[in-house]
Amino acid sequence: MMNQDNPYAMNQTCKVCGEPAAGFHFGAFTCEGCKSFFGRSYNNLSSISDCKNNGECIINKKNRTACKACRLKKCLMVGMSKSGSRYGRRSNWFKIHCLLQEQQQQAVAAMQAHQQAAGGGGLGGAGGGSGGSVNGLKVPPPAAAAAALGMLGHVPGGYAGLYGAGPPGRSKEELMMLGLESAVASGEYGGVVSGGGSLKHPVVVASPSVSSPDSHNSDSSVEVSVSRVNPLLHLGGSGNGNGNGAKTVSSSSSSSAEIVSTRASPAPHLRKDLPPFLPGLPFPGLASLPTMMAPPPPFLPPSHLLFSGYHPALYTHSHQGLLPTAATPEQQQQQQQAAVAAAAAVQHLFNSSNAAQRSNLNNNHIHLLPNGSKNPSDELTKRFYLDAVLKSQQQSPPPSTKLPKQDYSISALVTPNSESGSRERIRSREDLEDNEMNGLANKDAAIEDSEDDDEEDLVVSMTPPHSPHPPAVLQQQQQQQPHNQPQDDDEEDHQDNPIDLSMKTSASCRSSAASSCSTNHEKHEDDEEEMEEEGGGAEHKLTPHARDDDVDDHDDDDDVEELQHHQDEGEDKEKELSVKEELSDAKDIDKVNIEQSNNNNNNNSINSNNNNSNSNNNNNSSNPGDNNKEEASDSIKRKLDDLVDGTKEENGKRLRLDALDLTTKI
Amino acid sequence: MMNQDNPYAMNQTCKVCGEPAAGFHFGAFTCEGCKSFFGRSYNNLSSISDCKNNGECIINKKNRTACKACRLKKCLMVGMSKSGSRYGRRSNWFKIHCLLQEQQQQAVAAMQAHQQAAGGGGLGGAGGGSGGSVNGLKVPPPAAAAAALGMLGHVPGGYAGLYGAGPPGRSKEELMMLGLESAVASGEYGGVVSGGGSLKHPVVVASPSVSSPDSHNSDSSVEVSVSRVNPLLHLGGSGNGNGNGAKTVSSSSSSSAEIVSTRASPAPHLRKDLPPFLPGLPFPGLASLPTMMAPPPPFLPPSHLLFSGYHPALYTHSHQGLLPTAATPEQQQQQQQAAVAAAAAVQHLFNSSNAAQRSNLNNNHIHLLPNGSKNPSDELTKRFYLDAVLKSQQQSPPPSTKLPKQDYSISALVTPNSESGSRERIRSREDLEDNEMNGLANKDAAIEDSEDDDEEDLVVSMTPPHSPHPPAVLQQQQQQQPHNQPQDDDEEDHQDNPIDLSMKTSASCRSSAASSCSTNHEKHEDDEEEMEEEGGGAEHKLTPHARDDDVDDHDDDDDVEELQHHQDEGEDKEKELSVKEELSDAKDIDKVNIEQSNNNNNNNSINSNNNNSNSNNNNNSSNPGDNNKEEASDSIKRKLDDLVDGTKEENGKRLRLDALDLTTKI
DNA sequence: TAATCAGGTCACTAGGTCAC
DNA sequence: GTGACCTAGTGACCTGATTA
Ligand SMILES: [Zn+2]
Ligand SMILES: [Zn+2]
Ligand SMILES: [Zn+2]
Ligand SMILES: [Zn+2]
Repeated sequence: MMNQDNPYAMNQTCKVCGEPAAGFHFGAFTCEGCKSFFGRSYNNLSSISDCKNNGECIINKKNRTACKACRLKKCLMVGMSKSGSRYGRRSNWFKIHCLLQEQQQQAVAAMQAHQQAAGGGGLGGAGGGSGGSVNGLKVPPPAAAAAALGMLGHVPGGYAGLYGAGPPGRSKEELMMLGLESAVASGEYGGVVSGGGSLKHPVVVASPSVSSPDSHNSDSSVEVSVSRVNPLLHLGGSGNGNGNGAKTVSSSSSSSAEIVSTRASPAPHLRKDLPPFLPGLPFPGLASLPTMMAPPPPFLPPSHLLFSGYHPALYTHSHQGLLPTAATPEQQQQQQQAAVAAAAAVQHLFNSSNAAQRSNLNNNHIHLLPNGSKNPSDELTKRFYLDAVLKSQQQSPPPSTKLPKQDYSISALVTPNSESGSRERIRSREDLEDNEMNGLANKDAAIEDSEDDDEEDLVVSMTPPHSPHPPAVLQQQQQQQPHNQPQDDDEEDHQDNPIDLSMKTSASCRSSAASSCSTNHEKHEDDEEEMEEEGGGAEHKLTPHARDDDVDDHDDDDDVEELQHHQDEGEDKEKELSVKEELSDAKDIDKVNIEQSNNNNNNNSINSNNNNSNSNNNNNSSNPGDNNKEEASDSIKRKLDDLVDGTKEENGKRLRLDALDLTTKI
Repeated sequence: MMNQDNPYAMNQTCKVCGEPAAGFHFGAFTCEGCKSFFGRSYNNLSSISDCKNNGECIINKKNRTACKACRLKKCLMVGMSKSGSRYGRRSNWFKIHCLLQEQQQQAVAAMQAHQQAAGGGGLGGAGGGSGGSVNGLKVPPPAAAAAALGMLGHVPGGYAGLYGAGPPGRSKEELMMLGLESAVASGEYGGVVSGGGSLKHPVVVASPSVSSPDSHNSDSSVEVSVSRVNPLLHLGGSGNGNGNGAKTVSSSSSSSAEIVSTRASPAPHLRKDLPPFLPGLPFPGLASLPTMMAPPPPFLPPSHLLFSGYHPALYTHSHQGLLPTAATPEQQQQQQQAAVAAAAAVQHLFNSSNAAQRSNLNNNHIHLLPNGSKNPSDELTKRFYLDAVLKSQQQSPPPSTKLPKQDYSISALVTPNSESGSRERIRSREDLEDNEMNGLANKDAAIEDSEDDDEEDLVVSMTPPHSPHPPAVLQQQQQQQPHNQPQDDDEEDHQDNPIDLSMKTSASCRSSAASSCSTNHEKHEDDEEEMEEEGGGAEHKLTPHARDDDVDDHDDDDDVEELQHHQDEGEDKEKELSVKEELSDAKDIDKVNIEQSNNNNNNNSINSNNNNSNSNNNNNSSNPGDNNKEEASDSIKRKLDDLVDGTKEENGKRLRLDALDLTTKI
């Protein structure tokens, strides 16, 4: 369904609500509705009323319109950010990542079951394991690949968080805006969530898995988007209230409030688990990662495994905050702080937006990258990876080595963030990267460094797109897909063979390979999603994987990637490139922020207006709330329903029909 | 009558009372009164007094206010639930489906006469026959088309059931609330309830027919809502009492009581027939198709044929259930064929357009096709279907072949979904599909799995939007519609023609073509409904089917839908393309419709303005678009940002955006 | 050129209002 | 209490841009 439908979705499901994704929007795979919602809401926080359930609403298709606060939160958690967007085709890598992720997710899901408890740590292992089993790829088991991607390190939750959450580096800002942070934190989610598991599916967050591809970045980079939300999350806490209030003001306030509350809930998820810092971090997973990561070695390795790279946020955050520090606990704190800062920044944005400033900031950030010789390198790198992957797959041996790299120190990358603190950062991973790279160095460097290294390796692995064999998924696709050419395996092949990586492809992929693939995936996803919602998130480590980062990495997640990269870095270039992209993004971000600011204004106006008029209207937004009231009971009812649905839900779909479109119209 | 009135109703009648539906509310097509009633009652169960007639009151326009308990029960039976609501536009597919359904219904009606006894099986054949007569389409008789669509399998009732009943996955909750659960369970329905059948109309649920469009889902998928209530029902049982009681408490209780009784009725629908799977499947036809389809080539073809696609549910369901089972015989085949033809036709309409059009049309859309190799294939496929349809219609021969392709294999498509049971899946077909495929695995996997697979196949069929010639209806529309460009007739033309799918469109469609159609339909519907109420329902198994099964299953719904979708989806893409093209056209159409809309808009605006003025908004943006309004500011902001960024530029993207925006807005 | 997405447009519905 | 009417919001679809 979903996927297929949407060509561009690559079989992904909406990380937010679980519907079939229409594409990668604002840093995450989402459906049209969530895309629009996010776009609309980003600017009008004021329109969002507080959650009646303490921000604990689980978002799924059916109830996604029931609680805007939680929906938005979820959006942020999964890494959506204005900055995260990108245009144009996606690189094969990216696609591959997506595939892998899915696989991973699946695997993860499986794992989660096992792991759940485990939370972050185990992941890597599990991931691998699962991966293997799942895909059963030749080469390295797909799983492995997946694992490589992000999975490893990531915990499911983390995963989610990362990707989901972090994907794109959404901006903390955003999070902050929302107040999500907490949420984010929760996002962390998974961690917590899953851990907390209050929710249904630990997995839940699963979605994250989906998210994985962060790709925000352009293909090239896989960006990890480390930045991700996390930071925000942190921020969120503090930030929220403020931020929101600021701009939107009243409504905002409320919004803020809501958000906050929302967060809370989220937080709860996560939070619970998380302690302070981490705590801050939304994602437990992340947190965990970090935390886990914290330890020097552990850290990185995992990371890269994680692919974490992927998670810029984490990284970022970590970096910023943590890194500098030592990482560890403190780190975390730091991170948190950083995050906070970021959040604050974000909020600003929101609020304020300093926009200009920010913009500038960003710009700056970006600039950095540019240069980058890297770019080239990045690309090369990518190819290496890809090739490696291909080879590996074919050959099987993982390419870990390939990456030569460098390192670019993630730290650098990371560091930058802080800057961002700003929200901007987010914008892009790129920025981050740049920043990080540049800046960064600072903080995290240390920490990360070590990690990075690992990561790099990991990355390499990850990268792997190669996986010698395409990951199961890929393979499947390939197999199934007619399109594919014969693969050469090698690098080139990749391309060639190309499986159809086309995102959309539903056709191809779906149709052909995809289908199968998708199928599998989807299944997972769904499950996951559900899971996610519930909480599962954490585990999704996979996501992390993939996210591949590597692939994508570059870009995106750059951060993450970077981190990973660092090494890669050498890759940096590439990264840079990606970064650049990111930067671009960043701009966006800025803009975004700005927008927000603006929006807020607007919104306000609007709302106001509306309100005025309708008074009723006001309600509108609020309405929902109102409804809620009644609904309270209703809510209860809903909940029930949901539960029911839960199962049901699916129902979902129901009808959807829509889709089609026939367009009809004409 | 009914339908026409309400633009958004798409000729549907209120499933609860038989009046012309005002739109799809809370999971079913209902009139304003029933919508409001349900909304009010949902929260205040206490306000509902017990039925004096043991819950056996038959609800119709005249007496609908006489017994709240029975009215509410009926609402639940027809699948209304808070969770069942959907927002936004209906996908073209959906619209198409509606059209087809109508035709089918008509056909069905005819057939029923014949078949009645037959129940599910015969349909196909009959359908065709009737169809022909009804529309008298060139190509395949409309009826055929209808048949093709869902008819085949579907029985009228079934039809309803599918949609109606299952529609959206209402929520179990609701059911539960009502006490329906049982019903739900029955939902499962059919099975039980009917068995229990204490209730009134077995048929009752008839409404289902209406429901059909489930659309809940987003457009994309048609989701069939499989999930539907049923699941709930299950739950319900236990749940109900509790649940209901819980909230509403006293009243609830009573309500429950009533409800319960009610349930009985519903269940009957589906369930009965459906056994789990197939049985479940409402539509025999579909089932058949799928089944038939199943075979490789067939597969696709059918799908498109299906187009019936429309019913994803069917497909899905069938597949799952039925297909596996066996098709019957010929009928199925026939049906399929017919369906196919119909579908084709329809698609035609829509699509029709093939190529050229598409290309053009869509350009955008088209893109896909364009090249695509892969995609292309998909697209192609879709187009093929479409074209086929068109041709078929025109030519009559179904295009089965067309699809070359691929196949995308439905399976592929389909497969995926399962996922999760998730409700989500639905999202769309795709989602569903994916999910199913994947997900499924999980839950249902077992059960569903089989189904899923089937579904996929089915899906394919579904897709079909292609139907060569647009179904009668479509054609009509086209004809009537001025907008259309000259068609080329064939495919291309079709697109152009875009039929207006707009629900409301009453305007276009209705007014023109629609009317006729609608009229007919309505007629049918009315009849049917009545029938249903009385009891006829049982047979309607169809309903059950669909919904059923899949639906129910949790996800099912989704699944179902998905299933259908799947295919569709797959197709969708193409379809989309075509559609898009069409859409474009459609747009026009829409626009036309729009007028209507405008009205609305105007109103709104006005209102708004009045209110506050939103007007303000307008200002903002300048935006033309309403949306814009707010955004306007945003855009501005963005622009600013950009400026700021200056650097940003890089971002390009954004910039662009901005630029764009600016431009645009500006 | 193809793929892919931000954004905009507008069909369409939940919910609120208020005359009956 | 009912249901026609209105509006905010949702999301399907399209447009145009960006990137590979
Ligand atoms: Zn969504
Ligand atoms: Zn909430
Ligand atoms: Zn009614
Ligand atoms: Zn009664």
